[in-house]
Amino acid sequence: MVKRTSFEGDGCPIARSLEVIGDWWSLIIIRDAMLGLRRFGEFQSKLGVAKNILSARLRSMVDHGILETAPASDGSAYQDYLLTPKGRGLFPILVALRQWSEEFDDAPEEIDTIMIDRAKGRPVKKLELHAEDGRLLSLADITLKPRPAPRRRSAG
Amino acid sequence: MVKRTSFEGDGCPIARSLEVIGDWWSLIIIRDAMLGLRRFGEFQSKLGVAKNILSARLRSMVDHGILETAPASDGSAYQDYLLTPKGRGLFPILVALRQWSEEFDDAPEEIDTIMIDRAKGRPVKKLELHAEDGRLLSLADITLKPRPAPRRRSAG
DNA sequence: CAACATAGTTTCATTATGCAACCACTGGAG
DNA sequence: CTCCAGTGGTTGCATAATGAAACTATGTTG
Repeated sequence: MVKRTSFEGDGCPIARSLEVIGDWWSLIIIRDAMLGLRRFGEFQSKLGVAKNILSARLRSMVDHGILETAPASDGSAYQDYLLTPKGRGLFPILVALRQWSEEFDDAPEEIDTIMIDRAKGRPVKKLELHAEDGRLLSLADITLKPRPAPRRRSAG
Repeated sequence: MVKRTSFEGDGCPIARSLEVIGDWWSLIIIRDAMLGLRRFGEFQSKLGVAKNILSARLRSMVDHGILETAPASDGSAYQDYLLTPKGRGLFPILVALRQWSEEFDDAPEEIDTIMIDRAKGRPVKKLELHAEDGRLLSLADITLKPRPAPRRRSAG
């Protein structure tokens, strides 16, 4: 086979996530879904993505439980694409992508929006990774270990 | 043009990040660089990626300041690919991808590693987004606003 | 029902990716 | 220095993913 390498079945959770949302458009679509877009045409006109690509991505994300279809909120017979809890769970990934650009982009003056805390109207802090005891952790502070075998209730 | 849509010049920082590391292999390579891989052949044999693809990705990431080349640490005349601070800044993105899989993966029993706090050997907490005043924030608590014009020192 | 909008699918061209073969350079043995 | 295996690529070709536009089907408006 000469098809694109699949990360499916890989035990690495990063690879497993990228297998689902690691393509060119999915996260962009999710970003706009989080901004409130829900109709096929809204995504299509805002993003300028080809309709066949949009159709394929929406279907894939519905299949993966990231989006779900629902009767259109405007009462028409068309459908909305809404984020599921699994889809909303992508929020930290989008925040991390945003903050990386904010911190390291070569042309930060081209960034046109900032993310603010709705209640106070102030910029948010950087995402933080903490230990169970609350210590702030960075790359050097973590390591990987094999996943412990899950406890079995019965089947002994 | 029929080439792949570029997000270059887009003002959205998420799109800007994806423009750089949103392809099929970059984040996987970065993941392994964070695990300590540094030589072309190490990436090639561990990932099984085609050498032309690996070559193109490494070059792109060096061009973007995510990786840098250095004389090989083993004294040979070959070179190492090392993470720059900008590259290490991708760490939260990888953590977010990992945690999304850990929380929502349809087959979590296939995940083979967990990330632990090196000091205590305990799993880390979920990434958290906080307001300036420390409140924990979720998707519903944030909004976007136009980036304020940067202050000018002179040129008046 | 006519006319138009929405939400796709199909077709075809182009780009990206994958694999294999090839090439250049390194480092060691003789 | 020559021979040769290993490293680090590049090149060429096949296939898969993507993009633009045309086409289809259904919904909506009047």
